[in-house]
Amino acid sequence: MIDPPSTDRRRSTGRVTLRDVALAAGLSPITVSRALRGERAVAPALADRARAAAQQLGYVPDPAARALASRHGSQVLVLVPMLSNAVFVDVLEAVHRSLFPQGFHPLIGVTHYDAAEEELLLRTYLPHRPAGLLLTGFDRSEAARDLIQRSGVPCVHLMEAPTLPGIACVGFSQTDAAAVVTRHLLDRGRRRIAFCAAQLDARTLQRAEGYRRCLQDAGCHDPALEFLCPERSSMGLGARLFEEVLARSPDVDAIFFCNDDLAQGGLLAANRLKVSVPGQIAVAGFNDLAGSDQMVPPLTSLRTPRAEVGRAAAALLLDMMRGGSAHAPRCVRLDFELIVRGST
Amino acid sequence: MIDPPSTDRRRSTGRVTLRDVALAAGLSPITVSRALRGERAVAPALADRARAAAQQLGYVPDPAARALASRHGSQVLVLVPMLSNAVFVDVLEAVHRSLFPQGFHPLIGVTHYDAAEEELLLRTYLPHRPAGLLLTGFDRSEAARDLIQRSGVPCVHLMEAPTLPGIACVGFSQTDAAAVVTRHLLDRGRRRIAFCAAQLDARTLQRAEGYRRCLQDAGCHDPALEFLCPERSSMGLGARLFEEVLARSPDVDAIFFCNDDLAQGGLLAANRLKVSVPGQIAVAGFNDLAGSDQMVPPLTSLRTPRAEVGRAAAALLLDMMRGGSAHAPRCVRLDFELIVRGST
DNA sequence: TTGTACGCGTTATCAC
DNA sequence: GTGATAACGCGTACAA
Repeated sequence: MIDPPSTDRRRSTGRVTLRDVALAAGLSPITVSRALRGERAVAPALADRARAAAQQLGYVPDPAARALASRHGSQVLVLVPMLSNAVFVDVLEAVHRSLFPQGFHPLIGVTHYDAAEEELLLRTYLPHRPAGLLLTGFDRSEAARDLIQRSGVPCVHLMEAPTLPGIACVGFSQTDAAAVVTRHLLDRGRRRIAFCAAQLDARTLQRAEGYRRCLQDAGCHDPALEFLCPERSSMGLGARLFEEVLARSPDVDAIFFCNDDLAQGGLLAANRLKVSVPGQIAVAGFNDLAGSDQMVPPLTSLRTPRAEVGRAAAALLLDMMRGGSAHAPRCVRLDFELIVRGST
Repeated sequence: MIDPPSTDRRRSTGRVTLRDVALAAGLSPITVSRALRGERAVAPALADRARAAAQQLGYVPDPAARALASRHGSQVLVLVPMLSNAVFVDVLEAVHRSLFPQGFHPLIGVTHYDAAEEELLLRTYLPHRPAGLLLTGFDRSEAARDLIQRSGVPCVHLMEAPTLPGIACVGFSQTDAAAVVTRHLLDRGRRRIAFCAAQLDARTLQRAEGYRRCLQDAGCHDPALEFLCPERSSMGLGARLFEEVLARSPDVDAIFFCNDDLAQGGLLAANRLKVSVPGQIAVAGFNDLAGSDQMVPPLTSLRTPRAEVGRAAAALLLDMMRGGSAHAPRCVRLDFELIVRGST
């Protein structure tokens, strides 16, 4: 009857550790660690032995221990404004697809377009030592910027594409994109073009700016035709805005909705009111969301490169996470595409 | 000039640690730890001193160290099939709202309705020592079940509500819900009622079952009117299904779509084809998603308690995570509500 | 190239 | 009720 010595204070979780693998392989733990992480400077033969033993014992590295010992963990904090906006779901999907196979795990946070919430999320998750940061846009609190800066965690900004020195971003020009839509309506012979927007976040306002400039250049901008509404975007709101535009400016011959959900709602309102589209009023949306091609008539929209944004941002971040500061932050500006359909 | 001794191999990250707080407060680290976690058995006076010092120094606990030293971390792994399905976005939102203020952090994983993907996610994230698990439904691989079981992590299942001993779940009866919709169509005098479904995951099939039983009970079930399609759900597919139903069974007088996106697509197809709804064909959906109230005519649908599911599941999980095995797993069955609108 | 020694920041265990 | 000690599992630093 050999009792374990009372000095045995182990509180092992029972899981297989690096030490177990090392023992089995007749190597030191550190060598196994190096081998398993694919570090150079390990003799192929030893590396094989290490891998074999790990495989055999079903060894799985402990992320917590890893995060504690090294400077950071495997998670990449991804902050988006809202999951009910399909745009960000597409971005997240692409981010996951790029990051996960490389051993990085997206940690999704939702800010609800609220700087204070974003700051709280950063305050909460930065201590988790994420390996990287993926943030939407540039519109955040000073404190948040500070937290990010001082954390030293590599960070890529999504959805916009200004050229800022020392800052990494992947996106497109919201302003130019909106101008393209507006230009299209002008090309269709429309002159009384209304702009309807909700949410009024930074990117929405950039779109408003694109619309405005384009019409000013054409000499037919009328501030009375801008309908900016701080409520959150929805089909219901789109319908209400459509009716409001009609009531306030009966001579309007086109409406540019800043997002497809609004536009779809607008189109349905037109159906209800028996307003002919595009006969009386042309309707254009933005983002080319699901269902826009099914509307009656099908909705003209601007397809934004969401998946590409996610992919490119992940690639850029991977570079930065691995290359240390070697890889300078870049700014990637992607293209978009106008999808012309029956509504214009 | 006092150089640090060369034996000082510290590689501190510069962050404020428990030791720093303890030093400042004139206490031992463990006492500070206990105080900050609100453990009993700490003299109020000391606890105050500890909190004050922590506050002063801006101490933030390190989740990695915490996860390593204790049995698990602060994250709760939440696995949902798809973010493009608004249902799960609502669930996630409610889960976050309930968990986050309690110091638990949702870690979102997307399975794409794929058992293998779910298994991979579990294999990847379980080693992160999540404090709890929130999984969608019961339809998973044997290996996944095993991983969950052996991890010992408290787990609550979402969206369904079978009574299984020793298993926790929060949901509603998909079968009953679908039967309610079908019953409604019968009550409206319809007899040739088609059922259109996509995705064909477990819950969709449960809805099909509810539809079937209800019609069988009424003596007017016709297997030829079940249109089950494995593709993923979308408005476009709903439109195609609508046309297919019309082509194959021109005498159909109602269609029950298993999800609102399909139903919305169906309604738009009806518009295009000038098929009168509900004159010729009544249309009902499921889930009461955004926009269904905006359709022309507005879509009758069944409002499912997504937010409540998220809330209740989080509450139940919190119980389990805190109470240890004291709190027995329960099964919470929630109500749903039929929303009757113009389409029926 | 490999291994030794130790630190990462916290909590569990046990003695006082 | 409080604190010393060790352990959690791994990676960094440096020596050999």
